[in-house]
Amino acid sequence: MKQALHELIYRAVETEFGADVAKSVVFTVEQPPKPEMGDYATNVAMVLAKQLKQNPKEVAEKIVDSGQWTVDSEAGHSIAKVEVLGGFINFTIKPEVWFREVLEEIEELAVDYGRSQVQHPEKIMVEYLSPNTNKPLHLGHLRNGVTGAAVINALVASGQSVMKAEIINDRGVHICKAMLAYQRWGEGATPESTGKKPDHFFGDWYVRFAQEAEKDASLNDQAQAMLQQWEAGDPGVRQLWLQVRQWVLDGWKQTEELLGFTFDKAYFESDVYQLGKDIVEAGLAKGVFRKNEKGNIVFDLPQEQFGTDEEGNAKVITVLRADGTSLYYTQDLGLQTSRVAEYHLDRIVHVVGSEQNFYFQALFAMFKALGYAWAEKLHHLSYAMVYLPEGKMKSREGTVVDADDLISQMQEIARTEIRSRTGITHGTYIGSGSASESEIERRAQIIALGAIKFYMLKQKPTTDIYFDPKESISFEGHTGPYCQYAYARAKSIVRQVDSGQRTADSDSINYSLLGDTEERILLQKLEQFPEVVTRAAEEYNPALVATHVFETAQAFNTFYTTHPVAKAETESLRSARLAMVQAAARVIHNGLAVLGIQTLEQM
RNA sequence: GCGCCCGUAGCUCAGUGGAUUAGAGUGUUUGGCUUCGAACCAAAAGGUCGCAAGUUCGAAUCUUGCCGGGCGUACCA
Repeated sequence: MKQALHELIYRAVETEFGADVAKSVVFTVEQPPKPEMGDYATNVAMVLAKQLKQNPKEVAEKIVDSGQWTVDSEAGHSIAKVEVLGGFINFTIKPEVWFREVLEEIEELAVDYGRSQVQHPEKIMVEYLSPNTNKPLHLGHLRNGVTGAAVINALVASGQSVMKAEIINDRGVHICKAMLAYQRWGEGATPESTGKKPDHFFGDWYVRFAQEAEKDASLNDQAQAMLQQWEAGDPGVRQLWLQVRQWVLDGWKQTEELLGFTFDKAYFESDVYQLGKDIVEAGLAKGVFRKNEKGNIVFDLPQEQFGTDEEGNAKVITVLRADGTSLYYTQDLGLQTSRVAEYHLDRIVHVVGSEQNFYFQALFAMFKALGYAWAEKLHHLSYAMVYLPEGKMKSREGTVVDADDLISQMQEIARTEIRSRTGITHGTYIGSGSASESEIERRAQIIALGAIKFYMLKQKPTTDIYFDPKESISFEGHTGPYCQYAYARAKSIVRQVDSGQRTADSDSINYSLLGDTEERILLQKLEQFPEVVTRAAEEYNPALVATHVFETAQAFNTFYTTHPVAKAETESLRSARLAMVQAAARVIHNGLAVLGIQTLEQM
């Protein structure tokens, strides 16, 4: 419809102002802010007025008077009203055309509504989560994982080909610290013998190390010594290292499965940290890098992008130490180039916290300087910090919110909430009153995860989140459960209608019975969904989808409280409204799916 | 010092491809469960869009300067 209108407007401009003007004007067709203004609005007169230096209102009237709206075309026939308001031209579409078009498309595409095709799909690697193997996942990982997973879903839905990767930081002194503490005081205990979740089991030794090191500073040196043994390939250290790494990986796996985080490829730093030296050498030969007075190989950051240091010189980054040992830059220079070569990637997206903005900008600048064509396509999806009341989270200091703990706390609250609703006697509520214990548990889990994920995704990634553990994540208002509830209500209505007389099939639905304000608002939301998903993928911003799903749920709630469905006055009205209900359920479901949130038929 | 991000209602945030009267949630006040499930709906109150200039017929949105907060600032990961 939007496309058809766009063409009609174009032709109107063409007849009124000539082909050259029409070609040069870039205008949009969008929904107006208030439903009573119409179903679509175009800013074409505004844009033209600026170009022609004329009054927008007069330009708008000229376009409207050109009479293109009655021409013999499908779009022309579907327009009920054209009017000028402000500088905008507003269109009202005949409901039997508009509602049919949107509702039938949703019905037909079902789970695929919201997916788009793209002319030339790109192969994109998205790297996300990327934790350290010395501790369990915490709130920060949750934001990372939930954001990464949602962006992946949006990219896939918008027609791209995505490869999911994580890089596991399994080497370094922090891991040796935890290993040392375990060796020292562990007395051979295992996750099995203690009954602890294995990543928590090992993470506790990391905390223990920090406590002991306060009293005995020499432990830090011992940890360094252990790292050297690891580097040298000491069999005892390596064996222990493999054991504890497996514990942590097994523990994460449980959490990741619960959250729906999956990966096509896992990179271990222990495997890749030696990469990149050849790239550095080649860069040195090309003059992109240079050797400084200490013998380090360095890169001068372009001043126009990075500014200067205190003395007004270009900022300098070391990419390889004089003794030939690697840095993170070395590793990434190697890892990214080998990934692109191996999988023929068009793009790599790194989901990493904003504290590493500088790092990635510098890294990308190096790839550009080295002349890689794909350097322009690298993207750092930077998300802001999660803060607690006492400030930034620090694992060492124990000021973290553990992911598993948070999930089980929320699940407990959800469980209590479900049980508290069993006493409802009015209406036809058939919720948890008849649900088994395992069913209650399943629902509590889906609701808890929905609440947590939506909470993380409702703000754009660049906004900091301040999380107060004393206040639980809400289930009311702008939340995941609100959207899940709207879906469950929709499904409940569908069940009510189905249990009565069979309704007419979609061919015989009389769409002209629809068109009230509440219905138009809802229909707009349903129609916009696919482009919202596309835009979320383009901008790497899942919050756009979260906002849209919420607004759809809101519009649906308003619709069904004002428009009885099962109890509609006539059979045909019931069928028409039921089509709205089913389409709304579809869009809410598909939207939540992009966010990685499941729906429930009953709550 | 330099780079990036942020500053919108009491609180948490949308809106930042200029465009119709700046929106939502929450909190406060009020109304609604014998009528498809109250995790809901309806209504009220609540805003110098950090400040100041500029561009524009028109700026929360673009430009510049300033103020306040955060993150970072090679030879850590």
